[in-house]
Amino acid sequence: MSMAVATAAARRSEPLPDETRLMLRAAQLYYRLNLTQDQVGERLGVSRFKVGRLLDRALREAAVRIEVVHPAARLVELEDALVDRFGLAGAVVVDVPATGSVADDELLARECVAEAAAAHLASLRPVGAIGVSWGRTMLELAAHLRPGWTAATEIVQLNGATSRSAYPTRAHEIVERFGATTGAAIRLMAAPAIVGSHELRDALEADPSVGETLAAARASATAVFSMGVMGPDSVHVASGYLGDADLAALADAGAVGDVLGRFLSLEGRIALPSLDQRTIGLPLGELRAKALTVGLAAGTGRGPVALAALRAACVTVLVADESTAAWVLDHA
Amino acid sequence: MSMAVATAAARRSEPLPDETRLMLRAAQLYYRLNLTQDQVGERLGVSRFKVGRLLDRALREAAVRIEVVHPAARLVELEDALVDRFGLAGAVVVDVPATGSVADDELLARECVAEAAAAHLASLRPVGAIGVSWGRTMLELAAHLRPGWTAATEIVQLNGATSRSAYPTRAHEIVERFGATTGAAIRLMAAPAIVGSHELRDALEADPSVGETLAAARASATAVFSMGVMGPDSVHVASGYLGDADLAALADAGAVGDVLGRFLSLEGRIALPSLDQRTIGLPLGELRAKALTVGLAAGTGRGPVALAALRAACVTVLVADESTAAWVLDHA
DNA sequence: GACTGCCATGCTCATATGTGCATCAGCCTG
DNA sequence: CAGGCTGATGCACATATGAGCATGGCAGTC
Repeated sequence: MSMAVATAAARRSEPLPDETRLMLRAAQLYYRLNLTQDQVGERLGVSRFKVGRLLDRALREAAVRIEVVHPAARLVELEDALVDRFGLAGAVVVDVPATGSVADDELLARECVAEAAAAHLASLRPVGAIGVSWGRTMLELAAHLRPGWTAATEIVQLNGATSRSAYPTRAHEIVERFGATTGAAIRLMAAPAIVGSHELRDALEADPSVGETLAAARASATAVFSMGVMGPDSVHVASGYLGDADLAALADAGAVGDVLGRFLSLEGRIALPSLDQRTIGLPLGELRAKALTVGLAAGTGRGPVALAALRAACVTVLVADESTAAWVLDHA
Repeated sequence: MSMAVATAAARRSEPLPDETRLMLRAAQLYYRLNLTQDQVGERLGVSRFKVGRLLDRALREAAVRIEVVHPAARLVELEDALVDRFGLAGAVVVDVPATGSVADDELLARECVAEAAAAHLASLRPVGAIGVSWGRTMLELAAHLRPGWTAATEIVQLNGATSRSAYPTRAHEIVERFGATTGAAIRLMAAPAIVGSHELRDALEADPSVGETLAAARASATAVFSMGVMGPDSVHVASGYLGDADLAALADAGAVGDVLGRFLSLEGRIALPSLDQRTIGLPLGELRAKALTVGLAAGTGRGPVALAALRAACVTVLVADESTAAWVLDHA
């Protein structure tokens, strides 16, 4: 019953605004009783347009969840093979139906993996402090967390993320939702992911504004993160952390992708130490030391990073789609 | 990981028909990638009408679940009070937002309670044999069960239900969904809920067709059931088990509602022993003996039955809406 | 082989919903 | 206080969806 206590406590502290109450009532009336937006508007005394917008917001804020229950979702053979091969504490491999379009496959894989990860995390019930990273897959995961899925004390952002480009990292949204669903306090890392020099990195990490979060990140027993690919559609490129020169250097060094902004070679080693020293956040070695580390790999081309992360021994539970899992097992 | 094994095993035995695969792909494309039904049809090579029907089926079969996450859903104070007052193992009290219409309130209460019950059951993870009853609330509960929510060996119907009227009890649907989501075998009770005579009841219960299920019902450590009100909209009246004479006699005897077809007085005693002896299924005493009994009470007017059931000591975990819980605590 | 009832399909048309745009209130700024 | 900015509202219209009905294949029956 601790779950109920936690969510209730979290709630009591801020007694939810009228607008949100309205949104939830609208959602109930529309989705549960399937009234039309018109009818809902009549009941609540607002225009149908407003109802539409309320429902929109409910969907975006994940107050309404639409979920496809896929009876054949998990591929136990691959899960077992991964656990055996890499000595994992667990693995979740989901079957992602093909959509016919590459971009959509990517999206769908992210959704399916995120959903499975949310469910698996809930079954693991990590307590205490939980460290999280950011990125598209993490955002999706956050959206799939259910209120009260576990009772944590603190959610800590594991690596820097303040974007320098128009493309936002939305790291705070992710951390906030983890916090809101668990009743935990949150701790953001107010720093870029990658800076220009080793010295600046050290100075920032030494400053309390970043350093305290970093210390909390070190202290957390659990970490949840996604794996990024390298290349023009990488989140780090889109967010402006990596320029062409960095990308070229990484490619030369054999980097295949990143974990918490740390770019790895296929063998699971830091690909470019000079870049690593300009990266703000929990270092790979600290990640390896944690009791529970859940890594998500979703979408085409994630095979190599997943393998690298496994070889780097910084993942104890892998959540991946079928093609990624298959690639890893084929190339291990 | 036993959950994955169970669902996978359940799947492997019947490799899901093409039509169902199609339905799931359509649901993915429509709900997850929000394509229009037209676009989905184009991708899958079927007409938009067919897509509409596939989605319809997906919704009805609960392959797509639309859920309103209500951040203020649980009322912990009431839960604690119920646990203390009646010595329960647990209680779940959900806040049901008012809709403005009495009939809709009823519907919504059923939905909210069923959803909360499904979530709570999953967190309890009952194993072995699970006995279940039937009724509108149970049907709703069954629809909210997620594949792999627990790993049971057997799902047993606890009381008779073959309908004699046009209004179907849908007991088999309920039991089947419990079975399908847990990978368990199912055992139906092929008998009416209430028959005309004590002797016929005994004869039916002695017959292997009913007796074996009844023995399994006795043997199960867990029971899940809903509480019914007495009156013209009772499921037993709608299904044709109770006529006007029976209703009048029950009213005279002070019956307030039923648990597994056993009508109780407000004090928690069998209201009308002569009727009880014509009722097929697990008797109240056997229910009391179980380790875990989860009782659902949803909707207006359920207060009295809920109190009766609590006094009868046949509930260890109560799941109810706020008004029911409040009524019970006011009148205890 | 003709008949018949059944079910899946696709159609038309009414309805429900989303989008872009004009409007307007509130609020900061000079 | 004028001006202008921002965010919320409602509208007209284009589009998407659902309901009822006609069609046509198909299996079972005589």
